[in-house]
Amino acid sequence: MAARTAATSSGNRSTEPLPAIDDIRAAQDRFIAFWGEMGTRWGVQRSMAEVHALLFIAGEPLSAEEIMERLSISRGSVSTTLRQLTEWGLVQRSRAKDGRGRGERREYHEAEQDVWKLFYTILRARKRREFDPLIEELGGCRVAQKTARKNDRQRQHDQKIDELLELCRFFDGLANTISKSGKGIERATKILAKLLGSVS
Amino acid sequence: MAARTAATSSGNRSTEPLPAIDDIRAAQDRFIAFWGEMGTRWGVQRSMAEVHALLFIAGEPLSAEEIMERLSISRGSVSTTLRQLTEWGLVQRSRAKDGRGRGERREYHEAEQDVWKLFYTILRARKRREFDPLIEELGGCRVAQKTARKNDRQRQHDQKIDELLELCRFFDGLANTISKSGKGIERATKILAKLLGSVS
DNA sequence: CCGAAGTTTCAGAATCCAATGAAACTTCTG
DNA sequence: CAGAAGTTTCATTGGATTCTGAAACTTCGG
Repeated sequence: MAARTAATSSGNRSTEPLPAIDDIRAAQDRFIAFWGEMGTRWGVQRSMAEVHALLFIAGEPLSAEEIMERLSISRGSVSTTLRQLTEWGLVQRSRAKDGRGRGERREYHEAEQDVWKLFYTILRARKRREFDPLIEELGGCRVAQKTARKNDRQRQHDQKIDELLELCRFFDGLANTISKSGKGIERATKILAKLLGSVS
Repeated sequence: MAARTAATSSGNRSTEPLPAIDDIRAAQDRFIAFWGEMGTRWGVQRSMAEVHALLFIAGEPLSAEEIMERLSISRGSVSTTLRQLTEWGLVQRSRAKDGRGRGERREYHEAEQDVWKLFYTILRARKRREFDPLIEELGGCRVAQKTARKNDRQRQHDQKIDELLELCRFFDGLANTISKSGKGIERATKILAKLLGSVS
């Protein structure tokens, strides 16, 4: 929305004939809207997803103000959102960039561009939020200690909880293994795929 | 809440000394509350997660009314929720059960008890909702056809989209492979884990 | 075919959650 | 060190979403 002269946020200084800046903006907008929509389904606030989408697709550092105007969301939102994205490791502050920002002290924000890192970061964040609590709290849903004497119904109950716990622990271990395989997530996962192909 | 004589919903007919029915109810309540809480983080309505939790942990078919009273949620909620759970394949209608329900035509609802199936069903549902759209719509976020002539910025843009698409397709393929390995999800995943262990 | 028991629907109420934006705060430049 | 530019915070607002519950509908036994 916030219609602005397209050139401002591109930093193009007669680099190209800039015939199709609007095409790019349109495509960016589509991507931003789509990513924002997906965000809501992924349990991420729309505005946060949008800011990330913008930074990712722009591929260059932007200031809070530029983000604010481009997405027409409030200062507060942008600030909160940027902090969170930074905490997640998806966005980095990057002072000065390109020709601009000489005398400025404005802070710029730049999104991780490696899609594998992006994917992995998201996965880790979701695991922390949606999975780890399972392991942490499920135990408290048992009737009694493992060793205690129980009647049939109690045993049944605890068995179900234990089955869930076992399942969770298994996937937790799997996730940890993958995450420990360092930068080789991609490699590991591809090997994994190959293996699966041969199993089926 | 909705305090009711504990015996009613258990169908126990002098089977056991029933000394600790309340313990079980308490544990069930903990589990239900917890599962409901997790549900909200998983993008599932609290009441839906609670109904599922109850049916799962109870391990026996319950009628809509029993669910309603036990969880003290409204008729409408229970109905909607059961329908959805049934669509997802997590709950089955099961007419009559045990000694009761002879002359009745009340419908009973029973939750899938196999935790692996449970897990897999959830995963599939989430994939449909959170992942498949990515592959479907991401292409529309490109600037132009792959073959079209582009300037640098356009090429950059489309390359990012394509990288995302590739990543998504990869995981989609992975998921499909796993899902096609029939009932052997558990087996496949465990093999996979072993493999990863040896890779790291 | 009638009455009873159960289920579903849907408009409105209540709740929850994210976005706003002005004010407070921080940090840099001159 | 003062002033300016930028960033963060937080009470309030607004929007969206879920839950309710009475009424309509369906199905079964007699």
